[in-house]
Amino acid sequence: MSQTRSHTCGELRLEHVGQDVQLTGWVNRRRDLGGLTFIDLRDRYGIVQVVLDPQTVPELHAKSQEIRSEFVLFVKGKVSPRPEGMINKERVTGEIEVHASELDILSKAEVLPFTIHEETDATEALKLKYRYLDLRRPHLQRNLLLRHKMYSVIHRYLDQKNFVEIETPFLNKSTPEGARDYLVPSRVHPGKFWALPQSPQLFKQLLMMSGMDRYYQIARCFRDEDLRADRQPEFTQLDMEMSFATPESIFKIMEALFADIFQTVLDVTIQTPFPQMSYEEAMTSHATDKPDLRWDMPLTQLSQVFKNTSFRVFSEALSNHGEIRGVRIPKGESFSRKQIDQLTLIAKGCGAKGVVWMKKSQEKTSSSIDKFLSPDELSTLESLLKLEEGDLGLIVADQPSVARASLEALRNECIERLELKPKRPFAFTWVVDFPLFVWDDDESRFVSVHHPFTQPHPEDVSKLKNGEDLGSVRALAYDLVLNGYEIGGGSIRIHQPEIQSMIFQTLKLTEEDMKHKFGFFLEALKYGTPPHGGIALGLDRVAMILSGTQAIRDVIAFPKTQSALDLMAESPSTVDPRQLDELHLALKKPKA
RNA sequence: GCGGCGGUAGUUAAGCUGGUUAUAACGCCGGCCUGUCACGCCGGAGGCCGCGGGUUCGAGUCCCGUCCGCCGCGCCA
Repeated sequence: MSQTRSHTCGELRLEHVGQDVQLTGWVNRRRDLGGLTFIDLRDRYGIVQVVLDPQTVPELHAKSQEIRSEFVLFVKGKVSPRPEGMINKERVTGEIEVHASELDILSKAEVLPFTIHEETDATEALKLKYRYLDLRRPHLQRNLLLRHKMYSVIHRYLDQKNFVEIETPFLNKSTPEGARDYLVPSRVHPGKFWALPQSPQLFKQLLMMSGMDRYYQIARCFRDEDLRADRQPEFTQLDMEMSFATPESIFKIMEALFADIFQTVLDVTIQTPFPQMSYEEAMTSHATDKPDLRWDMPLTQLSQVFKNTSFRVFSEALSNHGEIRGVRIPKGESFSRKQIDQLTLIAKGCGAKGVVWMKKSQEKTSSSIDKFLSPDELSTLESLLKLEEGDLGLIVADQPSVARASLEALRNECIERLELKPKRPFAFTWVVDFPLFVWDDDESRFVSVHHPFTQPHPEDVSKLKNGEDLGSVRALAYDLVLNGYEIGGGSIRIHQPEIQSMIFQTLKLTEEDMKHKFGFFLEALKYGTPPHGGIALGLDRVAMILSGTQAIRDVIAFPKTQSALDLMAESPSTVDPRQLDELHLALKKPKA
């Protein structure tokens, strides 16, 4: 008789009563009452209670004395209803239990470094060292499952839309533009290196030139930059590209894809189409190109109002290249003087020198700077902040980065204190009309905001031709933002060699230089390139938001730490000198 | 590269301005217990106070360095 399972630990219900079942799983807990022993058997489907009764199965009960947490067991037994009053309503299998008639220990376990059940409070480092144990916890299993569901929707949906899944190489040519590459030395070609892809950008465009028309890939990408809570050095993106695409056609496909994902994975219906916001508006109203629109609490730009103000704090901030911004706190009027002082401390923690407040109550609007501002200034302020009765306005004047960080901290604190419910749990927005170039002081030239293959906005091509006001040239580029996270970005690409040359000239990149870096690609452009465009979605971040977690680690099976280490495998590691030799590499002597 | 916070039994934490034998909870081990489900009760074991230096009669505690974790800045076309 083979010890295979007939059921999983999560599926037994009252309807199975009377059946003989075979179960396998881990010991979640053993409760030994002396004369009677209970074992909670766990697998990824759930937990079921197994009963060992010395009256009926004395030898099994004796054997069970040896059982400890996380042993792997095989149990054969009969499903029985639980006695009156013994039903566990917390558990879906709580109305039944399995009375064991056979029991085998398939595998023993040493005492674990931390417990699997409940929300274990082991430190991050310990959990990462024993990631395989952490992954036994239902919480992480749920996240991985949810991620899997998202993938299956993507494959199904894009297949229906005629997209073709095509793999592109991991070993690529290094392009020093943009993020740092992970390099792989070539053994057969001394002194030469491969680079792991930062994204399959050029390949997907080449596939359009090949006539594949609609491409997608769930692609692993690598960037050798420092990590954040939402950033890993290797990450997964849904990479896609379409021939004859317009931004609108891409938006439509993405919106329907997200509607499908949220419906299937979370059973949540999201509103489409997504709202759009220009880059300029995002920066003015929200001080960021990835605004969190779950609350209607923008970080409004107020500098204009105070151009000629006599209030020294504001005028000095402005003359020091600072800015004045404010945020509306709904229902914030109830804050006491003391509470506002506490908020001020938070802003000071972010580097702000102070916080100006403004309250709108039934009778009047008052502020901490009534006597310094003209009635005109005060009423403009009130209307720009869109203060409603009962609201509080908080204003910070400082360097842009300080003003933004302070107000963001204030807003988050107030959301928490006032328990402000989000207007919408999932706030998508397209950010459009990004600038094509940004001035780089270090290199004293314009550099691409997105990448040098981005199509300029048709209305701005003349500026490009005349080389005037290049900072204001817009790109046909867009980001998809969800709840303050940039979850995707893309563009319409250049398909005309003349425009491509013009861009290179503007970027002060010589044809020769470009030939060396992207020669094959520029050549390909010449042989009949369809207009095309695409987008890449950061699937780890999407999975993170779907899971309701703030850490990207929680949706990746084997993540790296913030210093890009794998604590479990202890990598990266040193290698055998012979390996280095084969690769024609020598290590630098460490500095003394 | 930089800033903030943290590192003390297996685990999570407490340990105030330096001073007897470094606490607690959970876990672990042993005993008792037939309806538990975070079982209960009794008893016990368990410490390189991250690592290396220094100050001091004396350091978990103060100083310097270093490693690791988390959060952020720079960086991430």
